[in-house]
This record gives sequence, structure tokens and C-alpha cells, in this order.
Amino acid sequence: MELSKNFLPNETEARWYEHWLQKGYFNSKPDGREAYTVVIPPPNVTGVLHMGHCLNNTIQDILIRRARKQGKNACWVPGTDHASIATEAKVVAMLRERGITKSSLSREEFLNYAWEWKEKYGGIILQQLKKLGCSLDWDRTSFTMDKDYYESVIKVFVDLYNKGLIYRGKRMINWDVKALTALSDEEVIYKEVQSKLYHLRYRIDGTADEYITIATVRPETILGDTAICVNPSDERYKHLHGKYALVPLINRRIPIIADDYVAIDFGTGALKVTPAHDMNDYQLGQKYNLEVIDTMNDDGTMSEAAQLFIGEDRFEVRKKIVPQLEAAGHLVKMEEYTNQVGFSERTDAVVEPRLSLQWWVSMKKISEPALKAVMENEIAFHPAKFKNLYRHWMENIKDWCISRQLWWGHRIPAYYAPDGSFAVTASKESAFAELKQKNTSLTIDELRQDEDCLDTWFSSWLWPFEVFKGLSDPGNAEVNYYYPTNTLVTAPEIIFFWVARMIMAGEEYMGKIPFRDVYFTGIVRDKLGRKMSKSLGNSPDLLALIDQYGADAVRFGIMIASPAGNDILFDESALEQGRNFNNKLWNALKLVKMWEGRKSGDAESTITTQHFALNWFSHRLNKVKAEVEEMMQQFRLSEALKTIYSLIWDDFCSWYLEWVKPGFEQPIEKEVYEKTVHFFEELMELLHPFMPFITEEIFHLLRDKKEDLTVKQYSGIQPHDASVLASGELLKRVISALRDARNKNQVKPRDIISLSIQSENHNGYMAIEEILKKQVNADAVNFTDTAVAQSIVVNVEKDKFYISSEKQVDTAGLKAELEKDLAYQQQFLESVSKKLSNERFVQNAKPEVVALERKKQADAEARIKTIQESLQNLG
RNA sequence: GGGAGCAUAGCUCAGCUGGUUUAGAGCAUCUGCCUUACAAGCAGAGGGUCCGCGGUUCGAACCCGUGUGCUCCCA
Repeated sequence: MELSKNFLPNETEARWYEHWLQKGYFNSKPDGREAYTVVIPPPNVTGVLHMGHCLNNTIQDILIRRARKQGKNACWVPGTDHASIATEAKVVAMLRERGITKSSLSREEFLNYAWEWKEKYGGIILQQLKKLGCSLDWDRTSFTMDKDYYESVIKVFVDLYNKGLIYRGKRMINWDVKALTALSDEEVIYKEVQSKLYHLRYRIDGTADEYITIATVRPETILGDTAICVNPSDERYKHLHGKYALVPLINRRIPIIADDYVAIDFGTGALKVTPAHDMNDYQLGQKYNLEVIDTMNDDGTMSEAAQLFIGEDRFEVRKKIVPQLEAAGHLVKMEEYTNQVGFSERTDAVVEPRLSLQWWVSMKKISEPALKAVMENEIAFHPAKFKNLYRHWMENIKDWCISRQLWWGHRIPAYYAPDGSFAVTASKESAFAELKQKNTSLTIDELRQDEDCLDTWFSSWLWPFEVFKGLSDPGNAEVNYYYPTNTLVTAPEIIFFWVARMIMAGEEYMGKIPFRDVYFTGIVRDKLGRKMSKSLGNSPDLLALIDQYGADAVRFGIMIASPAGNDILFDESALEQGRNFNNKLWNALKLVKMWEGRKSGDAESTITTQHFALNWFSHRLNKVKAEVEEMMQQFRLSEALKTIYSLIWDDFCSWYLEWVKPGFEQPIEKEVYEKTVHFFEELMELLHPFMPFITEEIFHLLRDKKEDLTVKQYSGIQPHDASVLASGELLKRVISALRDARNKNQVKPRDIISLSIQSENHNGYMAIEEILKKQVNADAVNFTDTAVAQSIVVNVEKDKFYISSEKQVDTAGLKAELEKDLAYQQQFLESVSKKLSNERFVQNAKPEVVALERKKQADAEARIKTIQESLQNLG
């Protein structure tokens, strides 16, 4: 079979993914084996695959593929989350394009459109994961608004309410006075506006003409003022701390308080505090227990609480109140001022910050076991540094606002009677039954369900068990088998939104932690270090990259640069490296396939040298297998990949294959060939979880087999012998040193040399004679007891090597080279000797450390002696 | 304002329990090669004030303190 010049990923990848699916390799059913379970962090239904997903899912696929090959029952559950805010925004945008406004639709009509949108676009991202090679069990695809899942979310809400862990409380929200609805932060558009800053003076209570002057852009809100705040270190106002001021026009007596929230150099340094109409003022109000006076109706007109201008629009009032203030002597000055004002994305009305009743989860109690699980390492974080962050947040946890003023999502199961009483329960019928007991005249049609939906995280915190119906079908065989899951792979940004809450929900509803290990990936940034975002347009098109480089190369590129928990600066050059690696593998395959037809059984002169190469590589392979095993256990995935990469590129391709390579058109020994194929297969096995496609392809091209690499169980790890490895390293060093000497002395690569070795280790060098000859392009290797005249001398440890060629020897250059080396060695010896002559070191350091230093000293002395001898011989 | 993290080669990063480290890798750079698997390659090489200062220790890139710079999270 003719192999293409370079590896062509596209066709290969599609073919193998299809084959794996057909064979059902990714499907999992409970059985007698140990389970290894990963639930995907469900991407938004609105999402398309970006670099963050690519990193995250590649990692999960590596873990899952590895577990599968280790004989575990690997189960990776796919799915998506409904993403209420993002999806609702998408649907609204889609409707807008069709000329439909949300407000013209009923809730049911809107939801029909939303489902239509979800069915059409919601699965795109899952399809894209297939291109990346992800070995997910597609039969298990879940969605946070599936029927059972939906009911479980409601069940949890009702349950927490009944336990007293969910309550209603006030919160500042963005209010749209035209649409009469709350807006999420994402639906508010901030624009720069030319406003006026009004300086208004409030009289100090108990004085006739002492005033304090504040600055505001919203004079109409003074009717809701309940305090004036100054910075405690502001000398201008120190005498006023604890005094009271009177609100102009209505003469409300309000305290003057001091808090360093107030900027001394802004405006007049005195801030009017209106807790009902400003986010920051509200917080100040809470801190100092201020009265909250809501002076506005929901349509933006003044309420009775305002006392003046009742029923008039807020902007009309602004126009009217200024002359009145001026007439009453309160207006000190007006200045032009540019500020940011929020507008409703939907109606373009100026957003009014407003207090509103929202639903909250009380976090203190349910967070305690979740904190303990992580601090006591029942759940391990990788890297562990995130434990600090987690602890800090959990110990200062705040209650969770779970209501969202949206239609797409899980509707809050609270039902209100006209008198304001309400019941929290799974259905309208049961709510009616409950409320009717107190209010016998109530009819079911009078009940009104809460209009709001739950925060998306309130459904995704159930994910690790509800994908196995752990709540909708408690104690079923699947949840018993797969839960707790093994590893969660996610971004540190959602450690609180999601990870912490999943642990809480797991403990609360399953009585067990949801996962054992959490692997935090970094944030993928562009090569300038900027977060990838749509608005910057710096997020590459992942599918285009897969097309261009191949999925394996993309996986390689993203993994090679991503240690756990560190941000990665994404650069396409990493993908090039991946593609080049593909190509390297491909060409090694071509070389080995060339030998396939040239096997011979005869064992002539090359047997010893080849035996050396086989033996060395087999030990080297086992050593790396052990290293990789350990790294994987510690979740050092990037390092594991680097190690495998170097084993394949350097040890296997650059050294081993060159060592066993037969001469031009020469036969290769059968045993050497078989072993080489076997090594190659083992390498593919090791690399497979990282680069599944090309490894499967090469595995099959090496020799015909029925078994697929995807499910082939790992072969064991044999012990390795350090002395075998050391002799391999010595050989490499000798070869490199000789090549370097050739290079420095301008002996052209084609020029044939003859090599003389001066060493006590004859047997050692005899075993590698053939390899040495081939690697340094020598026609002969012989041993000598004396220096060889007119040769280039090279020292490696205690041994001397003499290169003889037709090239004139540059004695001066050689000497300079040797002297440079000598100086280095002498300096090194000095530092070691200094250490050893320090009595306190010899006394205090561990004996093996001292022994090591002694060996370093002896070796350095031997090297120096060798170099000095060589220098003498040069004269 | 509160908290966390980071700083090592031109760039991106490893360096685990302080001692085989006068510090490694990849990319980039330089030199020589179109050597019958691979120029998307081969063979070599150069490149470092381990952010500054102080301390602990026989010994510090690593531990402690402090300063500087950067990043992120929460409000």
C-alpha cells in the first residue's frame, strides 16, 4: 500500500469516529467493572464550540479514554443547559427579526418559539464535540429542562422551601418602566449621556442658616432621601457628624452619617442617600439601618410616598422641581456633567433601579458540609491552590438570589391568592388545596403562579445525579452505579456558581459528594493575553482550525500549553507543532512499512548492536510508561503529553529508529522488525487518549488486526533497569559530542571519518560499535591506548575519542575548545569542593547527599584529568 | 474596599519534599545539511541578575518578611 506524503487527517477522523460510534464503544451500562464517570459541564444551548470548550472537553476525553483502556466502565454524559438569560435573549432577537415583540405574546406562545429555537440550534455544540473526537455516550444526552429534570428542579425548590431554606426578600433590580418588567444586567445598555449636576443645599436641623450642599443628577429623587453621607476624614464636614439635615420642600429630618464609601473629591463631597432608588445607596442604607422610602410607582410616576408631584412622570418632575428648589433658595449651582445611564434593551426606557421581592436560598447551613468535604480532601482540587479561594468564599457565603424575571426556564412554583397569601408547592391544585384551608371562598382560577423563573444554576447544581435520574427515580440502579462521579473538569470562574453548589446539592439530596476530583482548567486567552470574546473578535473558529490542522493537532496544541489551573495563551503555532507531530508519526510509519518487505531471519554481524537498541528502548519505554502513569494520577496532563511527545520524537524516532535502521536497501532482521512494530504499537497506545484518531489509524496500518485501539486494554508496565538506561544515555552523549566536534571542525556530514576510542570500557563500546559507526559516519572504530596524532580529540567523562579525517586539524581551535571545557569543569569542582570542605555541611547534610557530592567531586576530577591529558598531547 | 494568585531564556511555560540544577522544555534565533521516513525535516549551537531587598539554613529559584509590577475574583 502506498502511504501519502503527509498525514491527511480529515478523512481519517470522520471514518474512525463513525466506526467507534457503530461499535458502540462510548456507550456504558452498569456492570461488574469499576465505573469511571464524568458528567460534562453542560454548555449553553446557545453556544457554539469555542477554545474554552475545546480545552475542557479534550481534557475530559483524555481522562475517559484512558479509564476505558484501563478496564474501567467509562461513562461520559453529554448534555446542555437551558441558559435562561442567554437563550431568552436569542429568542427575543429571533422574534424581533420576524417583526414580533415579546410583549405581544403570551407566555405559552413565547415558550413555543423558545422550544422551536432550542430544537433547531440547541444541539449544534454537541455535534461539534464529535469533530473533536469526544467519546461521549450520546444515548445519555441530557437537558436541564427535560421533563423529569424539570420536575426535579421544582421538587428541590419546594423541598428547600419546606425546610425553611428558601425565602422571599427584597433586592435592587433593574426595572423597565415601559415594559413593567425587571431586566437582567445583560439587558441593560449603558450609554453616555449629557446630564446636569445640581448642587443643592439642605439646611442643618436646629440652625437658622447653616447648610450642607450635595450634588445630584436626579433632583426628583430627593423626596426619597433618608440620609446624607460624607467621608469621615473630610475636614469640611467633621462638625456635622451625627447632626440632622432637612430635605428641601418636604422638610424630612435625615441624619448626616460618615462612611469612606464617599469620595471626598467628587461633587461637594456630600452624598444624598436614597436607598429605594440607587444600588449603592441601598447598600449604605442596609449598613446604617436607614429608612427606605419608595417614591416611585412601577410606571415611573411619583408615588404617594413622594408627598409631592404624585402621579407625575419622573422626568417631568425633574423639570418642575428645579425651579421650585431655586425659588426656595436650595439651588447653589448647576454644572454640565457626562455620565453613564442604563437603557432598556427592549424599550429604550431609562432603567429605574428599584426594590423588588425576590426568592433566595439561605446558604449558611447547606454550605457547611460542602466546605468540609473540600477542606478534608474528600474532594480533591487540582491544582490544590483553589482550596483557599473556595474556603474564603464558603466561609463568607451570602444568600443566593434565585429568581429571574424571565419566561424561559423553570417557573417558580409559588401560587398567590388575591389577598397576597401564597403557597409553595409542585402544582396549582395542591396550592389551591393548601390555601383554601384558610380562605374558604377562594376559587382555583383566582390563583396566580409566580411569573418568574429560576436561575439556571438552580437547575445545573443537580446535574451530577439528575442525569442519572437520582432525584426523579431515587435509588435507581444507574445512579447507584455511576454516582458519585469521578472527575469534574471545569473553569475556576464557576467554582462558586456551580462547583460549590453541586457539592451542596449532592450532600443534601444524595447524601454523598458528587465527585472525587475537580480539575480546574485555565482561561484560554489570545496570544496578547486577552480573554477570548465575541466583541473582541479574537476567538478563532475552532471548526476551521480542525479542518486546517486536524482534530488531533488541535487537541495536541491546546494540551501542550495548558498546565492545570493556569491560563493558556493560545497561539496557532502550537497547532502547527501538533500537525508536525502528526506528520512525524506518519513518516515513522512509512519508514517501518518500508522494512516490512525486507525482513530476514539471518543474524549476522548486526545482532549485538541491535540487541542493545532493542533492550535500551524497551527499558526506556517502561520508564516513561511509569512516569506517565504517575503524572496522570496527579492530573499533570500537559506534562504527561510532553513526556510522551519527547519519547516518540526524540527517543523513538531520532535515536531508536536510527539505531536499528538497516543500510540502504539492506534487509532488516525479523526480530528487530517485530519488536519495532510492537514498540510503535505501545507508543500509539500511550498517546491514544491525547490524539485518538492518528493513533488508531497507525495502530491498524502497522499490522492487520480486528481489535481497535480505542478499547484495547493497556499492556502492563515492566520494571526498568537504570544501568541499561544509563548506557543508552552515554551512547547518546558520545554521539552528540562527536557530531558537535565534526561540526565545529567543519567536517562535512558526508565526509567519512575513522574513530579511535581510548577507554577502559572496551566491552561497553564493542556492544555499540555498529551504532556508533552509523551515527557519526565512521568507516571504522578501533581502540587505542595512546593519543592519535593529527586527530580531533573529544572527551566524554573519562574516555577520549579521536576523529581522523582528511580535513586538516585546527589545533588552535581544538585547544581553545578544550580549555573552555577545562575552565568550566574546574569551576564546578571548586564549588563542589567548597561544599565538601564545609564541616557543617558534612555533619548536617544527609549521608546520601554527601556521598553524591563526593561522587560529583571524583567525576569532575576525572574529567579534568582527561582534558589535561588531551591538552598535553596537543602540545 | 475585601480576597486570591502570579513574576524563571526573546516568547510561552516546567522545575514536585530545600541538596544529580553554576536551572530545563517548546517556540523563536544562529550554524551546517535537499543524508532514500520526514525541509511541516535532520545534525549541532548560543541564549538566564530565577522581579528588587532583607532573613532562616551547612545549603534557597524553592521557606519567611518586605517592596515593586501584573492578573483574576467578590462587592
